[in-house]
Amino acid sequence: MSRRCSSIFQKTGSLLPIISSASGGHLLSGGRRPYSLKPPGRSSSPCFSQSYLHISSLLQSFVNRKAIEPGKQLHAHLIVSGLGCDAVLATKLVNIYSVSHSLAYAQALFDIIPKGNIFLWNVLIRGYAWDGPHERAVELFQQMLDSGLEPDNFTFPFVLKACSALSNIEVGRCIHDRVMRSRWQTDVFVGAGLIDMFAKCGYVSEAQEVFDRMPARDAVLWNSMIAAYAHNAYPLRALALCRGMVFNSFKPTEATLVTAISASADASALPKGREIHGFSWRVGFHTHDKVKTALIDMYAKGGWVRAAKTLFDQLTEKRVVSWNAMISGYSMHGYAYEALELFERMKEEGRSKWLVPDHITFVGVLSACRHGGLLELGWDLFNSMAKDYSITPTIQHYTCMIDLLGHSGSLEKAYDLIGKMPIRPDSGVWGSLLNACKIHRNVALGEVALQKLIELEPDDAGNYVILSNLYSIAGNWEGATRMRKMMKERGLKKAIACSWIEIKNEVHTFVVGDKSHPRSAEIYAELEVLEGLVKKTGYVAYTMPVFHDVEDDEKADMVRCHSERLAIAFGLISTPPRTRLLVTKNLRVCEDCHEVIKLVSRIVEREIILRDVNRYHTFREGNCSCGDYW
DNA sequence: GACTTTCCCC
Repeated sequence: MSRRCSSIFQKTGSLLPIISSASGGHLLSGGRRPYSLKPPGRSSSPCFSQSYLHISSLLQSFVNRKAIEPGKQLHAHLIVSGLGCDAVLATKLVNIYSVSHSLAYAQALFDIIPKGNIFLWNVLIRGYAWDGPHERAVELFQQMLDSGLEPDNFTFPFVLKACSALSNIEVGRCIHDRVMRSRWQTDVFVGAGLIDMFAKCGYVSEAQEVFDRMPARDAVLWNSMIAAYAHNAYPLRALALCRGMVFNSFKPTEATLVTAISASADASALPKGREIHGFSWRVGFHTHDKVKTALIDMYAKGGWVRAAKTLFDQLTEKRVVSWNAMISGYSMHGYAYEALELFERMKEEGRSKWLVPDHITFVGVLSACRHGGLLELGWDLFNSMAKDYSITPTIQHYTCMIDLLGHSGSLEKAYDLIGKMPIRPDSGVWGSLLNACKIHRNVALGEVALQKLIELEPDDAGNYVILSNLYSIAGNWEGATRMRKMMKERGLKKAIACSWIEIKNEVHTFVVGDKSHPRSAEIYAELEVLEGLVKKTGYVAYTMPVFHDVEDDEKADMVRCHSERLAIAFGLISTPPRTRLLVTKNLRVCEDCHEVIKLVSRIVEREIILRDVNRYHTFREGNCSCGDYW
């Protein structure tokens, strides 16, 4: 059968117009209604009936194998034989097109066949939920309701996935209501879909309500709820839920571990992550590449790049995700050379394995260039994305480039690039420009950037502070005062800076001038000692009376008790000599602290890793891995 | 007939 098809239809690339224009209807013998072709001959010719069944099962095998080309050939054959619109066969064809990401074909065929079957709708909704445009999935769902069909336990998960992708809570809520009125409210697939939808829209408590209401749960449902917390910045609740899962006699799955590990990476709650790493050995998941990839990310984010690399080398199969995790791991630490070298290796090793860098790989390498100040290489990579890999740059890639150009002092070029962007620039883009303006003291462009930022996020105090500082640095006190006044009028307060450090499985948090820690007296004594030693090196504190963008230090002497210094001092007095310290800060590190920490690293002979909002700084022997470029 | 969760970027 298939051989005969292929001999008749060697080239089926132009099938689409045939489907959509005539659908083969004109090929049917005159007068017969195209849709009335029941599985023909079931009663008439046994031979025909047999071949009909054969075609049907052949189509099913194409679905399973996602065999689009044979599917197209058979479709063409069916059109010629007058079976192009047979409801059963056409539904299978729509399914083939849908699973093989050829939605244009699926839609064209869908449009001309009878639509009484829920399966047919589901398959097409699934196609749009997977490949987009996601709005189409929602539209189809609506059309389906309008046509009088009731959604089933497959329809809901599909359309909910589309809502998740769109972060469309309004539609999500409507669907939720409909589920509650249907008999599928206790279905675990529908439940998991609802949890995921609420979580991706940012409504964790509603996700939790869905979870609580489920009369019977399965592992996937638990995993969905764990992921809901993990993705909404509640890593500790995610981890607590993992324990709850085990407590309720559910065996953790690979997804449980992967989610839990990535939750630990976000909290930089490395001790928890290490526990889970140990746990993965006990349950036998440590050999799984996905678990390893999550661990690579976790260790890299926790400052243990070498541990991450060891795991990376152990992978049985390096997928794009694994390469990406390691490349970004290097990049965020400022190891631009290692990141780029790995990228070269990825391209080389990938050649024989169908492994191609994706848009995230490019975010990784471009931010490596950004942290390393490699302007020319950055441009080359940016240009090669579209040219050699057919990847359309996203806002993230543009942000990297604007940051890179801005940092290097090419402010006008950065501004030009913003103007040329085919995507609407967001606050990240303008924020990068504003920051670059501050570094290079460009007041005029800084004002432009702030104006845009105010339009986009009027309530973000940080932007006003940066411009205020820029004014101060440029000696424009009037401008600085105006910014402060503007903030006051709008009731905006700067974010409170805080830093935290983990000592012996416990996380200690400090804010500026913090005296609440039980060992506060010792911490301040240590700071004083350090200050004396730092001064001996000839260092003079940076006491320019600026309205600091990172902490509330209107009094210059407040700089000495910035949160990161308190955390470091505490780390020094609570750990044995030469122990590496890892401090995390919620904002950017200030110039003065950066300078002082470099000196401290030499004086106390310690490696100090400071993770700020943007990147990692590894201070060692008086230097920082960022090369003072951040 | 098919479906829900997980790792890489922001």
